[in-house]
Amino acid sequence: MDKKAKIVQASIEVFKEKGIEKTKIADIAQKAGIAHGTFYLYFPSKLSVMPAIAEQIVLQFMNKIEATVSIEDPLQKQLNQLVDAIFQVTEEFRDVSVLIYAGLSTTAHMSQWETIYTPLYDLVASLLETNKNRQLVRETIDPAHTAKLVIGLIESAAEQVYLYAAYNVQNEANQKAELLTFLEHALRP
Amino acid sequence: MDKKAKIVQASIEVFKEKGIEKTKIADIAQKAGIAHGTFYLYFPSKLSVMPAIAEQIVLQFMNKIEATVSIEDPLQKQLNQLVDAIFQVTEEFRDVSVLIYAGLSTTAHMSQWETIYTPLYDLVASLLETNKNRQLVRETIDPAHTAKLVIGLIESAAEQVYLYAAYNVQNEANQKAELLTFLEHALRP
Amino acid sequence: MDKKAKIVQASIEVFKEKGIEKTKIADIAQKAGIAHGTFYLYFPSKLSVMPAIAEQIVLQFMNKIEATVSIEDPLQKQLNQLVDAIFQVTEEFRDVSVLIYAGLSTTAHMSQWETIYTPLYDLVASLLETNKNRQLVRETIDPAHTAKLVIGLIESAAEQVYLYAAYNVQNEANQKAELLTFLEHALRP
Amino acid sequence: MDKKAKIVQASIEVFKEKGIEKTKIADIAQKAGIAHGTFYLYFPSKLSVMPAIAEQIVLQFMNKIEATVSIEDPLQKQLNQLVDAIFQVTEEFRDVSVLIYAGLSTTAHMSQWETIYTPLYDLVASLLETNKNRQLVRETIDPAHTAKLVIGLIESAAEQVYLYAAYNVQNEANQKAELLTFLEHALRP
DNA sequence: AATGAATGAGAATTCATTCAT
DNA sequence: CATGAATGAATTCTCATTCAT
Repeated sequence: MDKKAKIVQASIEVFKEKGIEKTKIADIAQKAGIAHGTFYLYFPSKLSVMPAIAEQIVLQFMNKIEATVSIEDPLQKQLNQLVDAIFQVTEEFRDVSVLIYAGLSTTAHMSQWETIYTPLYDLVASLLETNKNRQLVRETIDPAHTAKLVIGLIESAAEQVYLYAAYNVQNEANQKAELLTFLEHALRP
Repeated sequence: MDKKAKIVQASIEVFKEKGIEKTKIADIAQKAGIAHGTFYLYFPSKLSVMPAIAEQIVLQFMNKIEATVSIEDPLQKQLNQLVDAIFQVTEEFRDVSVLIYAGLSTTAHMSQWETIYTPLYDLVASLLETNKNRQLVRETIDPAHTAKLVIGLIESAAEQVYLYAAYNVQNEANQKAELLTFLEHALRP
Repeated sequence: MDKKAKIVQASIEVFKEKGIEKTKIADIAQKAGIAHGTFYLYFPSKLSVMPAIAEQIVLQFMNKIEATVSIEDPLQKQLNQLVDAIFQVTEEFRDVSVLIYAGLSTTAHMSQWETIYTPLYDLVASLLETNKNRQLVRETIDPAHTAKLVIGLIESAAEQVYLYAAYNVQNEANQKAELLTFLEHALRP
Repeated sequence: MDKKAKIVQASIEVFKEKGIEKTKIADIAQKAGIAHGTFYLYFPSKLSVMPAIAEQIVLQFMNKIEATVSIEDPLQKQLNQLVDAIFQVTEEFRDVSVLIYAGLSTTAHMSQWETIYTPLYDLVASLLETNKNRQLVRETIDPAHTAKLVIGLIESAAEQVYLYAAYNVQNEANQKAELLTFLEHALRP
């Protein structure tokens, strides 16, 4: 792992532990096993690491989706797998994912958000497109826009389960079931 | 307006202007027309104002929804008004709303999120319930869970339009239209 | 107990608990059961309470000495009782007595020290005087100066035992025994 | 001189000038010719410099004693020189020495006191031991305990002269004379 | 490229003190 | 006399950033 990757990894860990506000460059450097000054050779500031972290998370989303969602399956199963993928990654990165919003929002990095999410949007849009061609989803959808709605919907549902409320197995199951029905009705022809 | 409310109001304004990171307690105090020290009589830190701000925003959501959404209207119109309400408030608070995530996430305030949103969830759940009784939405929905999904969906769509991408009128219109269709299909019987 | 006495008492307790540096006027006021502002009706500052506290301690010394030292006893017994008296009070006020030095020294109250100790010096000087007249102590002593030496010697010995070292029963006994022999040799004819 | 020593030296000077209470970290840093922040690389707080200062003073005591007290001299002369040494150093550090009590007492540094004084106690104990072997002091003394008594006695006498009362040449001479006679009687065979 | 001691601007926070009630 | 909310001057302390090695 090169130093840049080490820094990104260390940042994720320290942000998880302490939160962004309380994290010092020194903490990141120490966790990464480098000197303070070295940090600046790779990133100009604490928050500038955020986009790299966000990319990591989006990459995780994509890997998981590509690994589990099969275009050959019936719509319901695909949606099930898509939801599972996003729920799993959100759970894994529960501590950082919200920080990402913070990190990107408190600076001028806001615009990078769209760029970072684009590959994920594209991936889901293409899934929708294919399903649309196979007439598994209604003809009236616009894959690009609907992809964003679908991802936003699933992410927010996952965040409600894993971040904003005390975790509860039953609640997770109910929320997921309701979400799936909701999605199916929204998309099916 | 008592001093606590004044501080909350001033915080919203200053956060909008400068962002959280750049905001000094001194700025808030000045805007609120009080001395630095007085701030600490009401809040222990900058971030501890966040939950109060979040409550304000949720209150705005509720006021707007109650003012515009009429249970007497057909579903499509109700959804249209609900979406408009949430889009409008999100736009108005575009600069603070994401910062709220930051503020609530960096501290131990996470759990307050659910509490703060509860009245809004309840309001929308009750709307769904009534429509369900009138058979305007499908019988299979669970109003409580679906309310969360609906709010999460609309909020995330609004954030995508107003926060994460360069604002674009056409895009806003398309996203809204697609969102409405999506919602109608998801909810209708 | 009037309010002034209450404040002095409260100050002693708070200084014991927190030390001078960390004690706020607010702490003293709270412990005394009065409002912040009321403190200022009786004392102009935190440190100005010090002389009153010092007077308290000196009063304790005098009471104990007067209660236990009998001029009728042989010198050895008198010294024994004098040492015990000073050791006891020093132990009781172990936490404040050093703070007194601090409190009196950090301000312009230094000169009050002599005044506060004068009655104690006088008391011991008069003891020495009487013993000198009875030829129990050597004729060459000057009661006034020797009183100061005696008190300084016993106090410093007591402080070494109770304040500056980990307390140890055996050590206390040895130090006292050595001190008594030392004093006897220094004073006897 | 390394930076730590520079800070200790600067602290002594500034404390002498202004007293502890009125001394700002900034003052010490400036006198030491370093930046504010650098201070914190060496000491966590203003008071934590105290033990290092106390060590300095004890070192001065020892240097002065070793330079002036000759074991070859008769007891009276040795005591004279010992008293002079301690009086001189106490006078020189009159403004800091009492502050040291304050500094060490307000914190958890109390126990360090014994450690810091140990070399001085040992030095005087060894002087007593030698004199005892030469039968210049009475056989019944315990050098270790008596060393503490002797130092405590001389120090307190010096403090009475230089710190707690208005300085007065005649008084100083009388006190010293009385002290010497007192010591001789206490120690001689 | 890497280091980490030194810097010092800048902010948070405290708390003695006031004064209208 | 007593109160305690409000004040804001004053200081501590932090930590991003630099730069000589």
